[in-house]
Amino acid sequence: MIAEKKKAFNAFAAKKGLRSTRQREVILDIFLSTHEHLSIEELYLKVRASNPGIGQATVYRTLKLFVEAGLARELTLSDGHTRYEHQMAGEHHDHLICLNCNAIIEFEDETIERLQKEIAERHGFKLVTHKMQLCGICPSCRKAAIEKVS
Amino acid sequence: MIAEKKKAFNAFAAKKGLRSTRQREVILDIFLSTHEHLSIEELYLKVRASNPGIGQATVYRTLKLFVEAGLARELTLSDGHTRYEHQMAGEHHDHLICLNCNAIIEFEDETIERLQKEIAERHGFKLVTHKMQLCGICPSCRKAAIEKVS
DNA sequence: TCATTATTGAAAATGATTTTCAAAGTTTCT
DNA sequence: AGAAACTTTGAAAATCATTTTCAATAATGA
Repeated sequence: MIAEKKKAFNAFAAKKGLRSTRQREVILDIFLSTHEHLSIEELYLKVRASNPGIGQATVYRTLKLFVEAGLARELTLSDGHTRYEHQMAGEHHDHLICLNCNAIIEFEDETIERLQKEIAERHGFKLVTHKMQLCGICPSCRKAAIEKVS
Repeated sequence: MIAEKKKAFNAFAAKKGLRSTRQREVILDIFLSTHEHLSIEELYLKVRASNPGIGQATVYRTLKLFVEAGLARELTLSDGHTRYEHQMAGEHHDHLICLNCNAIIEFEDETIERLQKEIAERHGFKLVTHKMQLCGICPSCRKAAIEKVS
């Protein structure tokens, strides 16, 4: 799966006439090796740990490329830190976010997707994408809150 | 409806021990007199047009108060400009956004709301709120695109 | 009115992201 | 391989929305 994505990025790079550099390889490897929703800051720290020479600007630039290439998706939470998550062609998921501890859980729901498409069509829109975040309190924060009270 | 909202804000202000100032009244009047999804910048310009003395910081501060009071809702699009829209207690709507001209259309869908609640419950979350944006191409931009081709 | 406390405007600070620019690296052409 | 042509990079500076600071001003309650 990782090899697939690397190939996808290389294909994208070739089509765009991008050059292949050590920095981009390192950042791609590290990005693909994670399965969390990492912020640029976190990603940059991980990158710097093994490759002290690589600068933030490069990490910013490279992640934008990943998005363009369809490997990554930007996730804008309200904490002011843009996060990046893996994105596979065609696939698609939404998020359940804990307002207390910021835990992020992914989910998919076909019925909602279908309804969204219908709503768009009803308004004459051609649906391209969507963002859906359900915000609430996760099980462990609920439990903690209950314990605090009793 | 406007009078209602003013009353709601005054009640909130009283409960919070906020003082009533000319600035807040002006900003509330102007906010309530619009029905678009205005950015702070736009709102500030409108405010300044009739009341040149009022500063941006005050507009920022006051809109946060409106959100806290439940009169307004923050809408974060990807253009980096926070927008504010009217919010009535209990009511709730989502957005259909044109990726081309940034037009915003509001909609509600009970079925989706119910499904969202179910999804949250299935994961043990207590659902507090949600954000849903359907992004696509609006009817007039679609038409324009077709005309351009032919 | 006076004392207390909140609010304001202007300017400075913040902080994430982007841009600039000279140096270094990659690719292409011969 | 060598050289021209063009990209990419890192560091620092710039940007830009938003927040904070702070001294001055205004609202409130006694």
